[in-house]
Amino acid sequence: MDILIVEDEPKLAAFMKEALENMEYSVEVVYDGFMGRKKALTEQYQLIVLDIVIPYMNGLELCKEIRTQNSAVPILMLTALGTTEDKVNGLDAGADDYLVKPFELKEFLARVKALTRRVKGFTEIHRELKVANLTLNLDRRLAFRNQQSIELTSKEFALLEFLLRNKGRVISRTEIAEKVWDIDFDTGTNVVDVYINFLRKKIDRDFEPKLIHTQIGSGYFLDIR
Amino acid sequence: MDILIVEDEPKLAAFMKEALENMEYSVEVVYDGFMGRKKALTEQYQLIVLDIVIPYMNGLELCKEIRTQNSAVPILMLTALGTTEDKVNGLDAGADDYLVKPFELKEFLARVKALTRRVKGFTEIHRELKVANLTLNLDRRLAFRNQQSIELTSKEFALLEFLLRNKGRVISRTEIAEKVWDIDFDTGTNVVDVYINFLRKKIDRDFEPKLIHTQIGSGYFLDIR
DNA sequence: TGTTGAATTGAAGAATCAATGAAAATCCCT
DNA sequence: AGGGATTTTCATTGATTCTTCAATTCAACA
Repeated sequence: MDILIVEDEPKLAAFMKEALENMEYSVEVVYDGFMGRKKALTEQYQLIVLDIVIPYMNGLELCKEIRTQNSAVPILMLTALGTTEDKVNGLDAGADDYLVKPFELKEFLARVKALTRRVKGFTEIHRELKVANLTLNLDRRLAFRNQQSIELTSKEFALLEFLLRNKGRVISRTEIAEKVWDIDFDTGTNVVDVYINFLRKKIDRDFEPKLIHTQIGSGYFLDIR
Repeated sequence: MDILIVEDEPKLAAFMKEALENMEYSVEVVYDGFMGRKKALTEQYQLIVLDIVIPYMNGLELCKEIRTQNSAVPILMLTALGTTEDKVNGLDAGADDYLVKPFELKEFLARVKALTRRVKGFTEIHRELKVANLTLNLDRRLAFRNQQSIELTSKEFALLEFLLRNKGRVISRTEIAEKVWDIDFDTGTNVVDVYINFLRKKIDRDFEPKLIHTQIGSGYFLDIR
């Protein structure tokens, strides 16, 4: 469970980080809006804790931006302001929950727990496919190996999605050609081989464990083996 | 695929039922908490659609009760309330997804599909053939003797599959040549013998009981003997 | 026990299959 | 229309698998 904290007060940030790490979350902290944006848009988290008042950028703006990138990651907003209006603004911007500083650790942890349980419960299952440390985010057409994002072209994405939905099963070139390329009869092409090769370069070459395997004479399959 | 709907508004219930039946689901509707509990706990469903506000009982309570009965059936919660807090409550109670009324049919169906796909993924039988402690996994094209996996080339796999599908029956070389190699007349080849030998080395040599047997003058058969 | 046909086995060449670099064709966005 | 990204084709190389053939072992039976 990876959590990103965007918070410019070092003491508070460290406090939250430690508390969360005691609960077995892995936590990354950044201290300003630029780094926050970069991290939030390129890496994958189960939760983002976002202070409204941060250097270089407004937390609300960042929140909106994350949402327009179509990411469904839960966002917990933090701020010193506490009026109803601010609350509404935060939730309007796409936040899932809102916490007013100063807050009690207990409440903070309870909310984090609720939001991450939700992720586990359905967001994850609905919107991504996983095998080992490989995750395919179906919303963003982005793959992840561990936390590192990997961009895919649309054919690469379609092929990887198909392999993931059939993980553990050997699939013939013919079936792949039919389901992913709509090639219904034998054209003597080897696109499938070539694209398997492309995918391997992107998601297997630099990582372990290898996930794409060849079954000589039969086809390919994706699994931990 | 059986779905249970617990919803007290007859019109909405009928609407959902019809839509789901058009998608080849079989649907049962009950209109209050007592019937819902009875059905949910005694019958087996692939999905339960559960309104929070129902007669005699709170949907959240029913949801929790289903979960404490240790049932892993996916639950889709319905409600008119839509704040984050209610959402969290629903998910805390053990729901897998949450839909706020009024909703669009399209979204409802999408979520149902996603939740039942998940079940299908778990339930889906992996196809295999077995004799004694030999298992042939047809999805992974892998043989097992006890728990130990044994890799096969595609001809070996085809031959073993054929033997397994005809276990206990003596099969002539001619028939094997026809069915596995598409050799329709006598070519004087002894590939069949050679491949029987390959298979023996892989699945019989180091294991007991022996499964591939020769019927001198007639052919081969596979069985415990 | 020796003979004979049948079955097993090792070895090696032939055939098939897969990986990959590079180039050509196509798509897509301005 | 231009130019970069993407998709597809093609040819080469290396590896695996398949098949054949001959030598050897085995089983049945006189």
